[in-house]
Amino acid sequence: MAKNFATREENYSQWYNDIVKRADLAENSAVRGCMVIKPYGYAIWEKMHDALDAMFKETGHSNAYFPLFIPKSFFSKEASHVEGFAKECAVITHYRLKNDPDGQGVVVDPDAKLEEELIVRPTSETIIWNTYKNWIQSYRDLPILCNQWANVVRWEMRTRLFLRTAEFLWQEGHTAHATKEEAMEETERMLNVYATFAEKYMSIPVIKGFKSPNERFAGAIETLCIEALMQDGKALQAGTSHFLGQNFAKAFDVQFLNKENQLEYVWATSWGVSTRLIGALIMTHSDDNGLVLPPKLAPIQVVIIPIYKSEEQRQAIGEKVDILIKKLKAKNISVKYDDDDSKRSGWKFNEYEVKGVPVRVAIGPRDLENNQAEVARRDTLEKQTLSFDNLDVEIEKMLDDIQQNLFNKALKFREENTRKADTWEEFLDILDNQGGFVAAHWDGTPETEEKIKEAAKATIRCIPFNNPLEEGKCIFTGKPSKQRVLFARAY
RNA sequence: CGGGGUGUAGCGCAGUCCGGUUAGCGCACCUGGUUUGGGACCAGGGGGUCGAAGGUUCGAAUCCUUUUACCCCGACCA
Repeated sequence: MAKNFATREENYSQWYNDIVKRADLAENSAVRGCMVIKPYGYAIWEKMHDALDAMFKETGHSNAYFPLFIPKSFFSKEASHVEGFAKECAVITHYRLKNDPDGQGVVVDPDAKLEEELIVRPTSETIIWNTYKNWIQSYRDLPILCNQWANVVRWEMRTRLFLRTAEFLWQEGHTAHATKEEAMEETERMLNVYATFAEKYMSIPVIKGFKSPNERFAGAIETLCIEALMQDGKALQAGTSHFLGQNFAKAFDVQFLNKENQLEYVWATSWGVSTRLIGALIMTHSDDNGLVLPPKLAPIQVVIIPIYKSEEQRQAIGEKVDILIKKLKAKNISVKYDDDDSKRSGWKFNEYEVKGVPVRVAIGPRDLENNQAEVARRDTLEKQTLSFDNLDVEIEKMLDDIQQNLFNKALKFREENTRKADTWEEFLDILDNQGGFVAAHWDGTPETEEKIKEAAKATIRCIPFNNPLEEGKCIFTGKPSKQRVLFARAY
């Protein structure tokens, strides 16, 4: 947990940007609102990609790829969907440039206007359901369980690296089912995949729940989500899984013949997570020394730094280290030996700390003599001297321990920052002075939710699964309520 | 789109109010040397149309006009 984060809230975004920059993860690009993901940042995304992709395949999904461009007419077939995304779409109107007849450079060729504008996908439901229509005739064609790894564009007014960029990378799963029950099971299954990924790989505890109608995905009947709490006390939606009912099937006329030879509309789900998860990773674990990565997502899990004065020492260390590297690799631990002579060891210590490498091993002449090494862990910044002989075993244990420790710390933080509020004053006081999740009664109406959002800048993050029922009064209207819901200010 | 702020070397900044030597500092970079267990030190060196355009002036980074880009805070949103 970042030290003194409470007093730093107003410049938390500065702190965040600083981590992104110092750890060399990403930078703003020449195109407003778009982000350049640098090699180290992308390496983290690749780790996420690989882990998620494996989980998708385990649950029976296949990858496919659909077009970047969506004809405008497709996009407007589902009314609430278009309403949700219309305000942030990039639109292609022309397909050709020409030399500027009046000067230098190029201009859009007015003769090359498209008959129908194309939308750069903000999400792919429409183009995919237009495609599924051709894939589905019979119940035997179902289910379709596809995922695509892609970029999407949402023309946001204000952007932040990883958390909200005009273009971002994500995966979007789109499934088609013969029955409502099956689709609902799928929606829940994939939310569980996300929750498992967040907790086991990212070491981020998440709350699984239902979105309120206001926060639901445009076009969904039900949106399930995982919500995480960041170190500055704001919530972050880390992933969503939508039960789309038959909305898109009806909009795109996707029907199948069931066993009784009757036509039925297909049931749908969609689910996605994005590069935003990297933002979650940063804001959950990092400290004032820089990024902190959970071992399972660290591109480099162990860095080995030699400390030497002479070339002989350097060689001797190199030979010793080779043994360790082989052992670690045999355990599938990614290890980097940094014997770059142009950097001093102290510089390297800082460099890898800022980049969040979980375990650092330093070996110098002193260690060679005693058959030992200095091992430092990033999460606690503790250093200890260990025997060289079973160092690989110790490191393996330490990596597991770091993975678990990060989760425990984040869970403790979330628990300490989840509070109940029974009055409006209490509600505001917690939001203003402490942050975090606030469990409070709500009368269940979208109108009240909207008013609370306006008055307190807080939204209902979710209605947790298995939420205990409890009689109470809405903190805003005083009307009766059957359960508390989780509010927070959010990213 | 509203409210603030900033554009000066690769990066971070000072200088601008009150115009005046050859535009400066830290980091980074290059050369040589000494160093190397937590971002080394010394010496020397390279790198700038001061965001852009126009104006005022003997003289503009500095004053005036216009313009543009980016950042932060809102509205929008994963």
